[in-house]
Amino acid sequence: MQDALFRSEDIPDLANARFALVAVERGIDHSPSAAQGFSYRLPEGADAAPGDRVTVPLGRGNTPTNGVVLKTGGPELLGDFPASKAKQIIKVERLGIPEPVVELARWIARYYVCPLGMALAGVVPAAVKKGTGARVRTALVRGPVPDEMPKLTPTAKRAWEAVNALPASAFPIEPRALADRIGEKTIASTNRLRLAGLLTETQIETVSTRTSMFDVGTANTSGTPPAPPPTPTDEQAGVIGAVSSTLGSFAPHVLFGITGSGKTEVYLRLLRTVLDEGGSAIVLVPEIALTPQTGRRFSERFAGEGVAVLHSGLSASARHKAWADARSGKARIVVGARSAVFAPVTRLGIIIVDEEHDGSYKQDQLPRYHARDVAIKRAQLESCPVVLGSATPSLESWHNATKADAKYQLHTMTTRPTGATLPEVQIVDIAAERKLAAQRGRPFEPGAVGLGPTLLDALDETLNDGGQAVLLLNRRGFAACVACRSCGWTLGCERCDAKMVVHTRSTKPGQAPPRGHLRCHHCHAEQLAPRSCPDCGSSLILIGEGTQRLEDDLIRHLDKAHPGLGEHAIARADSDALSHASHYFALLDRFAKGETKVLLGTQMIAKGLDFPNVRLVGVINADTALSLPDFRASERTFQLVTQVAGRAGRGGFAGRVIVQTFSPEDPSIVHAQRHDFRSFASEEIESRRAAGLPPVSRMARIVCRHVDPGEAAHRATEIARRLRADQGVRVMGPMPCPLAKVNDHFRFAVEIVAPSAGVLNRTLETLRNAGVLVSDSATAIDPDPIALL
DNA sequence: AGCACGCCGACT
DNA sequence: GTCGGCGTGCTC
Repeated sequence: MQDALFRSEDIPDLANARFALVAVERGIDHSPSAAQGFSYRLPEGADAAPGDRVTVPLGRGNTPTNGVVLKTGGPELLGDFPASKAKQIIKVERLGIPEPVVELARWIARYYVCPLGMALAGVVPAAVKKGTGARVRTALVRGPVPDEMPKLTPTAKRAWEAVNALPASAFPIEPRALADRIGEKTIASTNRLRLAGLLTETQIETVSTRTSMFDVGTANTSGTPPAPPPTPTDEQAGVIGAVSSTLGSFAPHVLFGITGSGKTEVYLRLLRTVLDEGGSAIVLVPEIALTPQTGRRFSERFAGEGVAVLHSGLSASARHKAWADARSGKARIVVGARSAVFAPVTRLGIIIVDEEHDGSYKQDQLPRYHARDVAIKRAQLESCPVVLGSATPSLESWHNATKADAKYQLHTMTTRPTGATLPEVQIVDIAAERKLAAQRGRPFEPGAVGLGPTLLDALDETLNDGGQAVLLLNRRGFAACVACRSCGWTLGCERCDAKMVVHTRSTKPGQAPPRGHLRCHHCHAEQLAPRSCPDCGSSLILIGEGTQRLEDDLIRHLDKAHPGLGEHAIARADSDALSHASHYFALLDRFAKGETKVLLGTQMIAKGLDFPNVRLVGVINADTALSLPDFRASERTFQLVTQVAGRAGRGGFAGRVIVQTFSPEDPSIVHAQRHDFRSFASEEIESRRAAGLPPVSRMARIVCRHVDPGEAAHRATEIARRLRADQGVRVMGPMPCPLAKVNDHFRFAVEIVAPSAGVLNRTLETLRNAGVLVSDSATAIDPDPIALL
């Protein structure tokens, strides 16, 4: 007799049990054609749907592991796996990832060669997984309706009528909120209705957060009433009309609009239409461009209509709340960086990708997705238009919109609504500046470029006129490296194939020069600068310059030439100075008020800033990106110069831009000077075509890393050999990466070039199914790579 | 990512 | 003999 041996709960009724197929958050790579997950038994009475997040026991230790439900069903779900071996789910969180987003994760797992569980893990913000800010509260629901209406006092009766007048969607509701809705001062009457059995208590999970001054999505922090929306120009109206006509179906649009042409107004109008039709929307913005100013523009226009702004300064609970609000439909517009493309909104009406060329849309960890491309896929899955906006479109998007059989619609905006013209851009040859500086008795420091005489004169003039200036130097730290004055020795990082970068706190004039504090930008090792050359004992000099050195230089100049501008006259914006988003926001605030006259920084100041009094933009050294061993060096340089130039002359004052460069003839710089994107793009695409490079072809990059260089090379060689067996793709390498060693790991790359994304993907998939290609800590597979270091 | 299994050398 | 080195492979 079984009953004598087992208690009934030990033998679950497996024939009638329900099961769920779960993709676990582990690097378990099933081939994309296989089941993609493990089956677990659902606890008795528990329910689950695809997209729900679950905790399951995994492995011999039954480690509790997060996962996502892919499918539910009876024992037939298991295939030939014995039902008795299926473990039971520990916990189910309902209202998980919407089904189209699960589908999107499937596509990511396939296209970016990563385990489905990892793709799904990247879709849910960490704050949501941890459940930060979630609280279980008591709430009230109506009913159950009693057979006989209980006797009520006149006040309670009035309250009951008011409760009944509320829509069903208002419930469950917390007692305090219900009292407010029916116009009662206290919860006394709702208590009475509960005791009379007309209302019943239930438990709901809510997410709450303390609002802070940086929660730009929730309030108008400036206190001034929002200005009425401007009337669109003919150009803007044309784009709005063309994109609107594709609402309800999948349609990619490239919006090429010069800096200051009013792209944001186009976005706002399109969002208005989508909201009015009951839809929701996602707006993607590069992380650094998500300032309070940007957030405010969206939340003011749609005040009270649910805008969730996900900027980097948000607390974990605020992130969780934004996600929950989007999931529940309370927030219908989500504005955020890369990962906002996964926002759990339903009835998606449009996706907007602003500054679509921006490299920060590509995630450099698993899953290595590009948010712009994911946005296009999501738009396709949810049948809505997607707008890719930029003043300097990526050559990928431009090619897709201009090639012979273009599937993307191209829209162009060539004027600034304010009537302002694009600023005049002056190219200055650094070699000539150096001579001029020496003649003036203010020679360049060895190894540094600094502000040449032309830029310095323009800065003086701008400051004397009461204007503001933006100075771009795309390099962090004080100096690029330390070098020996006589034998040429330089200090490299012990663990990396890179120089130690000199950092310091900026010093006030008169103080002793700082002793260099050296840092490796790759492994973050730190050490103090040696006092002399270890090889020959000579003294050391600092080579190259970063934002800190430029800041020192500027402080000295302003003290002499423009005394009395105040302690905030100069502000430095780079990731060393701004460890938290709030610092960056405060800095921009001082710049907006005019307290700060000169804003200097890395590329984080090149995008999106809109300050009317900026009359001068200076590029200290336009060549920093140009010399990198990357086929996109020219494209990046053009984008950077054009974008930063666009910060000038946005108000009533004519803007002036001065670009210092060692290569004044380089096409990327000459075309940027003329604001001529079209010529730059067509020339660059032709040279890429000639070289067989993207966007004309598609590329994937595989990097093998290992402490033993021979082993790294061996693994890369094996992968390259297998790839070469596949006809139809061009395989390059293995070759040592430009950064051959990082953190004591040697790196070898194999590059694959295919005529189309389809061919590239089939090749990768074949090798993946054969078990040759696995994404793990030693092998990075990067389809559509954006950086080749 | 754990965690066990297993195939080698050193030692109670 | 057996304890334990970590290399390899599996996890419903």
